Amino acid sequence: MKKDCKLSSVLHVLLHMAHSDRALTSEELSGYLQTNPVVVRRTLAGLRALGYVEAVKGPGGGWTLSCDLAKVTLRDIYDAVGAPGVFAMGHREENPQCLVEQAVNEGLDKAFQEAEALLIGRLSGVTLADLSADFNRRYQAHSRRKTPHVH
Amino acid sequence: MKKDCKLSSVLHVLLHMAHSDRALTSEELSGYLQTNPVVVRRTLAGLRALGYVEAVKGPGGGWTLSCDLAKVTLRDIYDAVGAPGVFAMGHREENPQCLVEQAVNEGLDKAFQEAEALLIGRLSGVTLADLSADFNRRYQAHSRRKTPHVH
DNA sequence: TTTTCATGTAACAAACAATGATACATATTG
DNA sequence: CAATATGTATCATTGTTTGTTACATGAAAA
Repeated sequence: MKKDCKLSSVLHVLLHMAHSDRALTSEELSGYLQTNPVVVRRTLAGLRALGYVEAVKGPGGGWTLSCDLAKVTLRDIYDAVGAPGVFAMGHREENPQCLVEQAVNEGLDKAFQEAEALLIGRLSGVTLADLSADFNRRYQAHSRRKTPHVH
Repeated sequence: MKKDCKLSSVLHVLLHMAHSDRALTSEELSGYLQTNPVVVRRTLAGLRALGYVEAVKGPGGGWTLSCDLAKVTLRDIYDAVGAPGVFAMGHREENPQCLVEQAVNEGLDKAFQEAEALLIGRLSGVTLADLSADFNRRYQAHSRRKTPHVH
């Protein structure tokens, strides 16, 4: 798997949950992500704390959605996974004494802040329901050609 | 130092070179970045290959700029340092079989691509000369208040 | 020409972060 | 009480980045 795909991974399992009529175990979800059940629990722990998903223990237990897909945006999930730094590159220092570095930081900051704002804005405009609908379209197009096969 | 600050680091040393009337050694430059001379050479090697800087060996040698500050943009330098992935997060897979993941990827891609395009556009609009001018303003404002002190 | 200073680069070490794995406690079902 | 599943701490593994050492090369100056 590639680096730092938490947002992508979380969305992935959320959609799987959205299209399941029963709770899915960490074991099953980890299969979708080709990872480890514990990693799934760790990753979803934050979303649970925020009320986006629920986990129930014991036989028949597992993870289910507990939010309205139409009301949750990608930005919400982005925040929920810890709003990791958007950019791969950053500053050397936040408040440098060196005037040269101050000039560099200011020059870069403008560009990066604008780009981040745009990104957040776009993420705010897409709901989980949108993704779900997109999946449905793909699924139907796919079924027409071949035998259904999600994974 | 923070992670992946190559762009920031490179701009920093380029500006120092711009405001120096002699060649600066890797040793000196590494002092500005609080790092190791070898790291500086490694980092600047790419810029040298592209003709933005020159290095001369031997006594009195070191690094000098060999480009027109007004004609080189931050985007050029960004490309020169390897155009690293802009974003800290990415996809799990580029061409997933899983329809759910396809839907997720498409949803995220739009937002990320737009943000990247904006960022590149902004970087293209700022030249090294702009940064240099910004430094000069800071330097003069600073001199008015205190005794000059760059580092 | 020999010494000195500087880059060029390979090879290796250290530090760090992300991920994976193990172990065990807890809760729930039947 | 047995089976199943999450919760979580702890430790191992992996990979990337950064730092270090070592040595070759080239240029200037004595």
